[in-house]
Amino acid sequence: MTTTSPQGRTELLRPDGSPVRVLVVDDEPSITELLSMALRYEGWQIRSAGDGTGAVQTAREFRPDAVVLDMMLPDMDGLTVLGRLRRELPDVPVLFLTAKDAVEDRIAGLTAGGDDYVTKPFSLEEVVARLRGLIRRSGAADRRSDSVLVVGDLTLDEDSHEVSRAGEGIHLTATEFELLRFLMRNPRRVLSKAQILDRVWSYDFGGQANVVELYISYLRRKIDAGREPMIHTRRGAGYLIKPAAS
Amino acid sequence: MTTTSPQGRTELLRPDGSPVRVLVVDDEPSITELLSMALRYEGWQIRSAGDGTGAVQTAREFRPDAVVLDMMLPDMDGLTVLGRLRRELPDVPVLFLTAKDAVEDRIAGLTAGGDDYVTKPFSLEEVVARLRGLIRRSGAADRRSDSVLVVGDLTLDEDSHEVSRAGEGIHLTATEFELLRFLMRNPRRVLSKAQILDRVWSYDFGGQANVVELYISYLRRKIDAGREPMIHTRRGAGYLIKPAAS
DNA sequence: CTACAACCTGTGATTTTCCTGAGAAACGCA
DNA sequence: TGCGTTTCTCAGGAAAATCACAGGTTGTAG
Repeated sequence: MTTTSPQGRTELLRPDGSPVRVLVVDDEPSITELLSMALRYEGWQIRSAGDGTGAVQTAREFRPDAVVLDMMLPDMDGLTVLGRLRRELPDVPVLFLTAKDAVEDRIAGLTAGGDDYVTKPFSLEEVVARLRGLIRRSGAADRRSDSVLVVGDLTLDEDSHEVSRAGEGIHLTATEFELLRFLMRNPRRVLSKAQILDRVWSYDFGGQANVVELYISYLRRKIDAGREPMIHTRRGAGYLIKPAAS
Repeated sequence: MTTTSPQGRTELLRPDGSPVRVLVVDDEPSITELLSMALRYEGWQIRSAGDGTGAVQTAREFRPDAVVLDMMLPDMDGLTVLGRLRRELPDVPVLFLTAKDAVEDRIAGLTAGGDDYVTKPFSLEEVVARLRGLIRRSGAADRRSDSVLVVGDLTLDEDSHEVSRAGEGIHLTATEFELLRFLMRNPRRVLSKAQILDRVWSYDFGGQANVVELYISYLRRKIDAGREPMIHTRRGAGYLIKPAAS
């Protein structure tokens, strides 16, 4: 089931209307903090654990709809944790967190069962998007929820990564796509450059804050070119997207 | 009976609409785990057993529509297990798992009865495809479900392994065929290189991830050569296939 | 009206990602 | 066993994406 919050955000709900529950497992408190805040902001209920033992215990009583699991835990191997989690919750989808270079060599089968992974350092939008996808496909959320965002005559498909305005297909790069997704998930709402940087770029991004301006510029060229603009600047506050009409 | 899931995937169902039931028997927990995950993702109901005794017991009460059976079990010979299974479930199709160098004459004899086998290490796509075939032919699922995948003017027959585009036959190697099948079972959906590797290559593949790029390249040469391309790269995300039209 | 801050965007360097040719190794089959 | 086919590694090159920098433009406070 999906519902639309007063701010215009669309959020996932379980079939009975209660909020989605997510368990976050990582040994670095800064990471669990970061993720917990971001996921709570989605309207989800979050619990966290710092090791495998805690993860299995918490899973048993919390019964989450999805798990975010760091592959590198102090007390046990990632796959061992996975096995024990599966014994408790056979159908729960898992989003693995893994180091960039670890994904190259050894861990096969991460996506075999419909699970997914992101590499550290990740962007919050990426984690949220993948979690939404996992939850949607697992059937924990209502099936009517689909993967297409619509604002005015602009549509963005999270599965096929296709974007079109007024029926015309538009090619976006990965970063442009994530930025647009973030804007479209918060239509008519002003998002500050800091917010955008925090959500769309990886948490360790150390560059200049004006990349946001740059990418807004790119997006405008592709989305608004020769049309009624949908992306607007609120000087001193940030940016927002809204249907061209109003 | 077949139905189309929210993801656009087509899944097998029994005539009464309930999910297909599959029993997985292997003594290595990592194998039963991997298979259970992958088969559950097909929308099937899975039980697993680690030895012959457990297999027969579980079969008795679970009454699966198909069985995946490792021929090398700790407590009894594969043929013995098969015999006892047959006593419980005379008509259930069995997919044998066997080591590559195992005596294939015995297996060959067994598969005459409509059963099938794959050698370890297998790819998940291969197991799923063969299971689908077995279930379809056994009549446990609706017969109308056929074995031909179609995307645009491209068709792939899972039974005869024939592929053609715009009526013109195309010869593919085994790996190319499995890759194309995976793409075609998920049309218009971006599949990451990791996903492709996990499903199409054997679970013990330890090589470079760029084999995927290589085989995509091979496929393009055969499928898209001189035509409107159907296989598309989403840089930084993966690949997808879709009809040439859109 | 002016001056400043905020924002926009062209240019190009750097990095990342992807494609594909060549050849080695493994495989299948006669 | 020998030969053709298939699979895969390696590496060079092409293409695309990302980002810093800097000069230009616009909005706004005073």
